[in-house]
Amino acid sequence: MATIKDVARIAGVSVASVSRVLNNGPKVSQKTIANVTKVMKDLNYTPNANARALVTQKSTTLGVVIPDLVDPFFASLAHGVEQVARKKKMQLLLSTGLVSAETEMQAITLLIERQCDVMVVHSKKLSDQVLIELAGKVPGLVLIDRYIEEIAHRCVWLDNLEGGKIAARHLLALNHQSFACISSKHQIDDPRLRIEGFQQELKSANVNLASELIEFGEPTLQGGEIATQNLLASGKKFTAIFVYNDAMAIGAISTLEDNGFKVPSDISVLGFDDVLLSRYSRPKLSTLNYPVEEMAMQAANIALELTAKHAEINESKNYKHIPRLVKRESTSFKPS
Amino acid sequence: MATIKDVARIAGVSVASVSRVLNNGPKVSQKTIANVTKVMKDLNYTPNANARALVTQKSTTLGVVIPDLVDPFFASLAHGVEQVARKKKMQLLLSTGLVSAETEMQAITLLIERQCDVMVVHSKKLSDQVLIELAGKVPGLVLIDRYIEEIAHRCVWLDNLEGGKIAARHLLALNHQSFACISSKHQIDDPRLRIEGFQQELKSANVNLASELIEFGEPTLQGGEIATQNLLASGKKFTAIFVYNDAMAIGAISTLEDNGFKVPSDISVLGFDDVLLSRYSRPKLSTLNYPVEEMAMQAANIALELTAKHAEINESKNYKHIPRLVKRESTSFKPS
DNA sequence: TTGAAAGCGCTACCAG
DNA sequence: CTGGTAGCGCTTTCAA
Repeated sequence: MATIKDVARIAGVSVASVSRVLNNGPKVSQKTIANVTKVMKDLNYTPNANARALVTQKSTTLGVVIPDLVDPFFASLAHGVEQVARKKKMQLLLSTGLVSAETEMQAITLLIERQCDVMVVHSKKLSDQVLIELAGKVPGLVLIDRYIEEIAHRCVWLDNLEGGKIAARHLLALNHQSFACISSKHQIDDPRLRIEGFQQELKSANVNLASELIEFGEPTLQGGEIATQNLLASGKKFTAIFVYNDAMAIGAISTLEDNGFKVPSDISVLGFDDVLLSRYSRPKLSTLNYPVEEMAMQAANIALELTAKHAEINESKNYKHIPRLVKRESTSFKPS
Repeated sequence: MATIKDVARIAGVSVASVSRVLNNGPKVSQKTIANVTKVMKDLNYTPNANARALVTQKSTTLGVVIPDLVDPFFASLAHGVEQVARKKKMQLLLSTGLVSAETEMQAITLLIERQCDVMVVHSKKLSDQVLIELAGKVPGLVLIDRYIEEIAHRCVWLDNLEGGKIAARHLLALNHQSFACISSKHQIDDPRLRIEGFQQELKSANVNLASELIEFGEPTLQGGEIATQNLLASGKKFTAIFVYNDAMAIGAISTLEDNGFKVPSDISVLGFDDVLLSRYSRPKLSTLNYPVEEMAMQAANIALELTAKHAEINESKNYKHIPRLVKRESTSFKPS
């Protein structure tokens, strides 16, 4: 690989000059520019980004920490970050494979070693305390899909509680009276809050949700199928189901129809997330839109601002997002 | 950020010693190790990966170049590469946003600047010639989903022609006689080859496929819907459709059912790719499995081997993959 | 077993 | 407008 020295030598100028044309530096003669540019092309010279980063003390990489790339939800998240990276001419550095607090920590450490000081992190396993410390060390760290009060101005999150309420209001407005829920068995806040919001709103309407009518399962197509079978087996009656996510909801619809129930005429099904899948299912899934991509973009922009020179950091800012109801075909009015 | 010098100074040793314990270097006393390790912890020291890369002349990053992250197909591809990256304790560097030959070139250049010498590239726009040159410059560059004879040992690709044949054989075996095709309007080889293989095999069975029965559209749900409407509007009869990809196939099913046709009893629909979607559709989609993830892992491993010290490069190797028929519910026997 | 020092490729400062 | 040069944080000889 040709280096800056090679270029300088062959062009008959100093490395300083080469560096100047490389960076569109001030005060370089047209002649030098032309000359050096030609030699760079001839030599097929590519500047060494590591060396540049070393001396300038700044990285041109934007880090993302997510559990997984195949989950379309996280793919959208990464995509959001990627879009702002491109706009800022930065490169995406991806850390995935998060299964434990330890691996989440590793992922972040790797980014730090690469001097990546701007990062969007999706962490579910690391404790609040650890994350707060980390935020202290890395000024450009922004959390997504998580809310920690002490660093609220660096959290971009979705109001899951409100999501549950919106779901309940929608179903209630459709005249439904008897409900079931399918939730995720994973020990994170999201499913708990969604159910809680759902129940709160039902209670306001004097409707009760028996705990036997809440099923827990893996947040996948199959998890939804199994949960629905259990619900059906219980013999309890219900005309609407609020489901933890779209994959489970599609599984639920599938099982329901296999058992002779029509969706939505017999039973309405409401999902959560609004991933690509929901537009492809039949009937098309009514769901709550989780604007991940948009949120990811916001998170990336905040991270960028945080590390900007003259950043005015407003600690009172709030980046809460409210899911939006997307009415498609899987929920409908229940005649009395 | 604490540097190696800080650690050395506070630990009362030379930077050389610190470096040695950092790299588990030979001949360091237990005492020094303990001492230095403690200071590193106290100072919250993190080595600078850029500086290391600069002096060792090797990167610990694995590059991936794909058009897009939200397309589940490419997400799987990235996921495959990511898995081998993790195994090798390397970091993923992602370049996306490919819409033209120019941006594809940019993406690759960015990786080179970062001294990333191992990369898996999915390029559709760059010419064979350019890619061959690039391969000459970057020893660890492997192409995926593309075949170029001159660098065949660095291409991991799918036999689309054979895929079309397999599709035809499957449908023929189910007793179908009259066919339609839905293809992608994009000017790349894949759709052309799939149709060609399909037609070749039909011809062997003395079945003709009228060109009016081949519709082209965007490779999306909607593209599939529109193409199917056109097919239906033509008034031509057919009992089976071979579709370019799963998204289009699901769109086709949707339109077919909206028009009173049952899938598969009236019309069989066969997709291509076997993305997540296909398992979630109703009826579940019969399709041809495109083992992207596996292929991506293979590509990454080849790239790694290519750059290994004592690599024995066998230029006669062939990395062709054959799609595998996945029989689900959208294709069925056609009674005579 | 340790330390001193050269230098990786580049930027940025200071002279001229 | 240009060149010389220090030094970014680290690894790696070479001597001690």
